[in-house]
Amino acid sequence: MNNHPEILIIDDEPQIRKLLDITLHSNQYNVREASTAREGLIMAANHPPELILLDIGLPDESGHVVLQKLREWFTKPIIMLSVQSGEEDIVKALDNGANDYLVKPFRTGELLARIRSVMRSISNESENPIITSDDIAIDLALRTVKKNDESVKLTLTEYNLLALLMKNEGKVLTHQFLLRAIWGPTYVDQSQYVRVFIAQLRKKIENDSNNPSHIITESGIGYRFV
Amino acid sequence: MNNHPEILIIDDEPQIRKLLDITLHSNQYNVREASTAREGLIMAANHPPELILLDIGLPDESGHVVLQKLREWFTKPIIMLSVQSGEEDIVKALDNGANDYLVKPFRTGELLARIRSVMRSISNESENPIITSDDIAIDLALRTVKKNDESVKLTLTEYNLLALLMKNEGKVLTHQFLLRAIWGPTYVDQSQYVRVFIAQLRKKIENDSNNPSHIITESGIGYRFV
DNA sequence: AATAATCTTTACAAAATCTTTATACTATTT
DNA sequence: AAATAGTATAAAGATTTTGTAAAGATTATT
Repeated sequence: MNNHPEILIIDDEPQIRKLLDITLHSNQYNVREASTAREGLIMAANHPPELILLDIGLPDESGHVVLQKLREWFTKPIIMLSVQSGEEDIVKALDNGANDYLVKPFRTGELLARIRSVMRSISNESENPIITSDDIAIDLALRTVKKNDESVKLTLTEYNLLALLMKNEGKVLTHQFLLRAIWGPTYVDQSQYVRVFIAQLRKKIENDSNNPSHIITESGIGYRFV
Repeated sequence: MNNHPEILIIDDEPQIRKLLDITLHSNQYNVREASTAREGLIMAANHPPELILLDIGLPDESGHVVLQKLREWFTKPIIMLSVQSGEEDIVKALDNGANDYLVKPFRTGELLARIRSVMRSISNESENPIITSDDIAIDLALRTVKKNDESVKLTLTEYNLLALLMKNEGKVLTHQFLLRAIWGPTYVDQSQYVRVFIAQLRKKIENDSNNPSHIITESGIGYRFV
């Protein structure tokens, strides 16, 4: 178990995937790989990553189309990779919601820097990546959670759920929203997942989980962190 | 003047500034220009723009240093421009908080696309539509209701009903309208539902529910929020 | 390959909410 | 003023939603 951020690579060239796999792994990212547009879309939907590296020249469908389909629901960063350095391609990708565009062959140091930059700008809390609420504190950069200064061990899914709730403190997040963001759009009717993980989170961070003071149930709607 | 987003250019080359000025102006941006690090920092501080285009090769001080100084307080996007295409420069800039890095000479179309991309990812400013009426306030984004700054817990249907009434403050909403909007078109003859929930709402938000001051009955017609 | 950790699924209990009923009250009309 | 129509409210009953434990399945770690 580790809860490093997960990156999905959608690229058909095995040697590029290999290179990215090694580079990203050695920089504390978990990596998943897809070699076709179809496979990439399925993997993203079933297990949304923190960031997607998307090649434009895919065998079954253009990366531009994949980008558009992803952007119907996927809000986290997408960086395009392509051998095409034509302005038209770049402008199109950026205007369709890509966060950055790198021309192959790229330098791995630059890729890593652009990944960091784009992740930082999304979770915009560039100044303060720590959200504190009463006795609970979450460090979005280190991906750690503390309760009364004692570190709390959370699983990846528990962490993702808590982070999402705390980033939206005070706001009701619907079951649908939580499911789509954490499990992917194909899970939107699995409300039971949310219940199970909310219960586990409460056991770990609430003082009295029968009478929660942080994670509040809004019956018929969802949950709210206060 | 106008309310187009303002971009500050910090670059010592007059011909680049001229090019950027024309390009940006014709794309609905307001432009301010500085030709030195010193001037740029002063202009940014006196009149913070929506975005900064920052050259690395400035005469008085390196753009890297300017970037670091800006990032002590400036949270909006900064795009670096440079003739340097070395990886070290790019990584350094991105890790110091630049949102993007473009190598000169750049194509104006790509620059504009990157400006749009970077502004999009930053500007998720959530506007909170809050409706206030005397001692009652409803926050439609957070889905919360407060009475004299104390939060009031409402059920799903109670909340929907109150939100609808408050969105139409002063207007009489008929039973039919309320039933159709909240319960659906098949419930339009269940006026009793409305009465039950209006009574519950009054208990929760009126000071004297026997003498309601917010939810007013219009006998034979419906209800009105004042 | 074995073990541990985590996620998914199932089943049921508990709580919250909604619907219905009954009855008292108020406003409007005759 | 009496009759009628419309309204208010509590409370019981029905339904939906939520909480929890635990078994089974999958995935990661050793």
